[in-house]
Amino acid sequence: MIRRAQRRKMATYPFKAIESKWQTYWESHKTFHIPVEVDTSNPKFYVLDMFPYPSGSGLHVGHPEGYTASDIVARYKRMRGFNVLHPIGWDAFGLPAEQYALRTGTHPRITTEKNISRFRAQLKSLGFSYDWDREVDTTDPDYFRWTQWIFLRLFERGLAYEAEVPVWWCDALGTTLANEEVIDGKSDIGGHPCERRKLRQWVLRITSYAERLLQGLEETDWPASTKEMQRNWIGRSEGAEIDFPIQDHADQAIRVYTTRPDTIFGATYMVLAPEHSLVGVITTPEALDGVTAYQSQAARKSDLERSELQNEKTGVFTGAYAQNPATGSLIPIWVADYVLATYGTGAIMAVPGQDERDWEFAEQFGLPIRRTVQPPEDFTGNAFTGDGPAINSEFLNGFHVAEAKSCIIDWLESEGKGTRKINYKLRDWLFSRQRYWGEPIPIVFEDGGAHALPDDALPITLPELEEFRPSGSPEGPLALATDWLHTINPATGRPARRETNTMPQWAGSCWYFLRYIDPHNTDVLVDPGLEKYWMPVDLYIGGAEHAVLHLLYARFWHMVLYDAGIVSTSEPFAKLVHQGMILGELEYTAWRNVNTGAWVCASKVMDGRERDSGDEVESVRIVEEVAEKVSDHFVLKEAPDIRLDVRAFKMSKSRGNVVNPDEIIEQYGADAFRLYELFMGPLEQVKPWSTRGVQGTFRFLRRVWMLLTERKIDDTSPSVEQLRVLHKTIARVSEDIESLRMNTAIAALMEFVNAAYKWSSVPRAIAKPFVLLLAPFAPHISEELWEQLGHSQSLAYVPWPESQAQYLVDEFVKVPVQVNGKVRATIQVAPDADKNQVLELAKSNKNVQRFLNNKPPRREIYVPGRIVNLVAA
RNA sequence: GCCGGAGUGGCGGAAUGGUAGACGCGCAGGUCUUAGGAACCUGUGUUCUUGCGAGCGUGUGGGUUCGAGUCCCACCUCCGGCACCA
Repeated sequence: MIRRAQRRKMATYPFKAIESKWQTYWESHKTFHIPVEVDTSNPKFYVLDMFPYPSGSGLHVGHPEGYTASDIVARYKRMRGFNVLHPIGWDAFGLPAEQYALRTGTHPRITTEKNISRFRAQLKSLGFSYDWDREVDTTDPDYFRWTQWIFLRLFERGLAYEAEVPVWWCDALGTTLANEEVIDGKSDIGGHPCERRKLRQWVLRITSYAERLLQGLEETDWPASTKEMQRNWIGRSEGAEIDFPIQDHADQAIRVYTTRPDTIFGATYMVLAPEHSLVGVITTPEALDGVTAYQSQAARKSDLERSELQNEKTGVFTGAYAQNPATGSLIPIWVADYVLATYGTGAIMAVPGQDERDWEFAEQFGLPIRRTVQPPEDFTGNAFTGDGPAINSEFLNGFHVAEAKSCIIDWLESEGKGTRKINYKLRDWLFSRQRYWGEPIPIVFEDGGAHALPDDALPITLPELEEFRPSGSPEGPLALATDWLHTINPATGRPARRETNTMPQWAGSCWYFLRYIDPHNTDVLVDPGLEKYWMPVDLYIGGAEHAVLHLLYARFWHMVLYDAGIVSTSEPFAKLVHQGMILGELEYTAWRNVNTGAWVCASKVMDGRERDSGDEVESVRIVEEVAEKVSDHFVLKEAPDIRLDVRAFKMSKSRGNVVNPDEIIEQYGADAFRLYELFMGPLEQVKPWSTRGVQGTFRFLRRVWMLLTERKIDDTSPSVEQLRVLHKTIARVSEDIESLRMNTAIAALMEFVNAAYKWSSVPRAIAKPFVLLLAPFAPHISEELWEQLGHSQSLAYVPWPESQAQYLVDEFVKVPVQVNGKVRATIQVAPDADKNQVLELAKSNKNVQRFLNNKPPRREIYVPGRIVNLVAA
């Protein structure tokens, strides 16, 4: 059955033959290759996709959404005369290939190559106009040579250092993981349990770029939400560091960081993080047992476990006291894990009156509370964190928060008790991984010291291994490659031991966009002249899941390269757009009581149970036809009091709602698929997939095909009306592509075809520009039609049609006539008609007169060509 | 809790403060056909009306305006991110 339908599709619109023909043509003619030595007097456009990790499961329909959008822009800009750089490559290091190697003994390189071939074939089957001669692969030694080279630049600038860092260690994976790779105490990949261990690690000093990473956002055209996420991640705050002298320890003070120095008169106790170095110094003998027990208990908890139990704050008194530098009074020093060792100084002055966490702690342990900001009269809460006049604060009394802050900081500074201080939440970047399938870090150890290898020793390639099992020690699998491990330090000529850590997957993606510019250069990372021409990336399209990490790390490396004089811009990505996630098809779900078999209203289902009876319920996927909408929700037609859940879910293997692009292309062709991916809705929006929707764009292409092949193309000169339709379409499509509104651009193309179907024939002078407009969206069918219209060359570089203003205005327009804001008639006038004539015509309409009660209106409004509004007397 | 974004037909969505629902899916009727799950044409927010036309309608309640999906205020719901960062 399906085959018969397919044959019919093929017969009327032979997309398979067309698509393979043109893919072959582009490949053999290198249509989209742009030479390294390019004519730099032309304007350039660099349109970049976030390169994929070539996973074993191939592309899903979410990938091609962003890729299609960028491809449309690339093809459009080429036709606009730009030199277009539109490359692709592979972010191919990573854990899955290594884990596969563990299970099967297959070398990660084999797996990676296989996956890349699959991805490459899939991307080619979609007809993307990448310059395949610029493909990069992060696992290629010719590529990671330069990743290592950048690491050496970081090292020599003091931005890469070793530290003993408490890190997440995952026994199952045999490696450490970054904070962001551990979710709820389990590894992001695989879901294995993880624990904290202190290990020697390479760390990148991203924090010294915190301020610039923050400031640089101002000059980028990025989604506001992404900038905001980066700002929050960097987490700049302004405040003060203040020293609190410790009783009986005259030589020691507790330094705290606070953003509210104005509340210091309300600091009634202090808290040290359990890991704080002074805990052991100040704790009194009587308190020692309790404090030690508390410390070891806290060490076993993860950050999450600490914060999960927010409501039950824990802590223990050290027996020691500090002196409040403002009031001079003695206040107790506690240890509590609600204070983080890793932020600020690891110690706080606790001001329960103005801080909810401190209030909670103070209440729990009976510590004094002293308000220093007057809350408003109607304030009913506990701690008051808003603005108000200072109270109980001696010389600060009466000042509002901002004033009080600067006043107290001036005082602290003049007394030598504190200083103004800016703090960031951003931490340095843990850069070590105890894995095999990553870039080796180009460092050797001799006499316990780390030494950079010289540039000419690069690339440091991975040794061949038979075993990929983690060594079980924090050293990782490379420690097992003894021949590789023991080497000579070229600087001294003496035996040395290689670094066995490798780089995290983020490393290769921090700079790949630079290598595309000059991919085969063996002398430098990128030729400076070419870099200056092509950078920055004009349009970067990729998922919002990279809003913080990849985009922050890449910006950091780029700023370092900028400081080192290697690149010419400090920000790499001028404009950034995130494609929205594509969900599975809309699902209609009914709920049924497992025990009784009766339907259960969705509003009564709680956590898999019926709310009233507590019985277990099961979900039943039902077809759309048996559902019905009643006011704002869906119910079963046969039982209107049974509400349904209707929504689309994220595609996942376990849910079984994954759509495979290969199957869609097989059935409808790449052009129809590309068109549907963007016709669904705005690029940046989350939207559900609908295979039936693909039929719509397929039908459209078939109509195009029949319009321009079966119907007669003739050489008559086009009518003014036909020219109007064409030029309006040109204007709409051009504007929509410029602003990435691909869905409405496609709608405009559809409207053109609908209009053209009403014509008896299509003049060649109309057909040609239309095919060019269609080309960025549906390149295969467009090339074929272009050839049939009598051209022997690809249309890829044919100039984009220009819209002519004279055809953008109609001779007559229909203008609605409102009375009191409601449409009562429509009149037909010339767009530039005289205002009074239009108003007279409007008022002469019978229906209008009826609603004006046959009296002259009190007010008359005419927006030329748009609307008449008459206000009745 | 905090910070973003979004709520429009049966569904995806469109709309410089100016006729709400373009375009597509679905549905209904028709044409052609041995056939239709193909193609083409017509219709399709909802209620009343034979028709002309009229009432209602963009999450809820207010407001600004000749005119509000669009601007302002308050609230509700959903999605995404962050979450003891002092």
